[in-house]
Amino acid sequence: MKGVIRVAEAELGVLAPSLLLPNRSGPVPLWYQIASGIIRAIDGGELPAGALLESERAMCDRLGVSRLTVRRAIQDVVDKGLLVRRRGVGTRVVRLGSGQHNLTSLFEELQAAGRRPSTKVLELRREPCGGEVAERLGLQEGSAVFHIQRVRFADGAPIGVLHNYLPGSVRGITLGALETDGLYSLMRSAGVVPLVARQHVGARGSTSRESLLLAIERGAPVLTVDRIAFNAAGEAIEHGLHCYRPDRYSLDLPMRFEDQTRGRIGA
Amino acid sequence: MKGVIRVAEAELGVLAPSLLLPNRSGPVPLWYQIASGIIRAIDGGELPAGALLESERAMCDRLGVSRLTVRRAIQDVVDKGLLVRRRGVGTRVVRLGSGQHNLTSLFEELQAAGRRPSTKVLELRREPCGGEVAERLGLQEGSAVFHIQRVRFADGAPIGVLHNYLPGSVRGITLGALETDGLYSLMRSAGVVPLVARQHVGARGSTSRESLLLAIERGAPVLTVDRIAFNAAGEAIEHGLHCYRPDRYSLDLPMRFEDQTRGRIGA
DNA sequence: TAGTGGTCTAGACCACCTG
DNA sequence: AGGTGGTCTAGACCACTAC
Repeated sequence: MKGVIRVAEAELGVLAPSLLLPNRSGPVPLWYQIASGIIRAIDGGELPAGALLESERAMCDRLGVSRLTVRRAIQDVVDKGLLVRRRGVGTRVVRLGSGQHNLTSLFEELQAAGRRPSTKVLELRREPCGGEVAERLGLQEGSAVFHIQRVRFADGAPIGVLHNYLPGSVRGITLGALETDGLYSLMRSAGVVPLVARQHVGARGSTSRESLLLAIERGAPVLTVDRIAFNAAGEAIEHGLHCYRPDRYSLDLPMRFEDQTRGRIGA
Repeated sequence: MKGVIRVAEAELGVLAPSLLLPNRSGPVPLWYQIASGIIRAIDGGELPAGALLESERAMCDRLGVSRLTVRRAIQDVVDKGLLVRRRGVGTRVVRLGSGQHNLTSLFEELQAAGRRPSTKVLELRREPCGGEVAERLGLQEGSAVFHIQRVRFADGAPIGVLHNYLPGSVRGITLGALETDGLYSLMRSAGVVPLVARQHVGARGSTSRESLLLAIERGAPVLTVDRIAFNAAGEAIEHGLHCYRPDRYSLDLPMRFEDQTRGRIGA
């Protein structure tokens, strides 16, 4: 019986999701509206696992946009790991197992599944920075940095311990603001705009302080994220050192395999 | 003195990297050749930290390619976390601290820094799959799967324990082949082409078997990667369950911050 | 052979930032 | 005002896959 289902899925015909026609007056890019529509169609079951999407040219005609716009939209969904494309074949919806959650945003998965997020600020002060932090931020050792330490909760249960360091001082970052808004949102409000970040993900045993805050045994494994964010001037504007309880937090990272056409880089 | 250096860096003029003119006859896309040239210029110091790149239009004229091609090339480097772009401002090289390594590919960092990688195959056989693996691969429990267990070394020191499961059978995957080539390269040779993958990264304590293989204490923290790869039909074709010694292996994941223009998705 | 996605062009208008 | 990146168009040719 289940074998039959597999065959039936494999022979799903071409499907054209009922994408709402894009709104050209607003500030939202066409490709983004189309990508959102495709994701909605997948999440809502209109595009079931294994379905063959209509061709790019067909979608262009139907929506009245250029092919590049459609391609950018589809590319966005491919990068999220929901679609698969192959030249000469077409575009299909990935067949996720039953247990998989379809779409998890990288850092906001606390809000998902109705888990109520909250934040407790443990520390918020200017201090001279140590050598490690100075090197990461491109400062001299001992320069003044803003140091923030928070604990993140979901439904009252501790998820992670977050340390953040900002060079100099940033207005508008107060204890109360940090307990309702995200750090990046506050930084943006203060005119400090993060554009790209370099991140390292690893693991280690918890320190005794962390074990107390996270309610785990000392030395129990934690997932670590080490991040440096940069502004438009290319300067490091934030350094994050976070650790998470691995039973309550993990990272989702979709991946595209490189094309094999470019084995050799042209002279 | 160092303050002076900072100012000098901030006032670096526009720089045009000496990109080799692209080769249009080969199979390598123009945008890929240009992106490689930019990365080479950054790694080689020709584009120092904080340098302002020439404008997209200037680069178009200089290289004789269209603007979209240049944009795609630059986008690629931005996605690797080496450049920062902002409308009305320009494109700059990120200022990495002295200790940072400039560029690390996600899974091949074993080769970097002259560390000699090797692989030992512990298991390679067909077996009926358990419920967990069946669910991930979209199979019925008990279906035959190819199970591969390997240990990865760098300079003779164990790095990680890798379990992989392939549905059915795949020709050409032998013990000898696995010790010299990567699994994905062998799969591709057998006509099984991975296109996208969903991955989960987490942490846990090592099992007793893992602790023996990795030469760590039992229960010591390991970094885990749980992956499912998909082919053009949208079918799961591989499931990986890996764990790594966190002192010898970590993941690098550059990140772009979302534009804030698209807060609301157009109706 | 017909259809697919992958690449590329030569324009255009816009929002944004700096002078 | 002039320059920057962000978006979009309407074409074109190519490589690949299936039939």
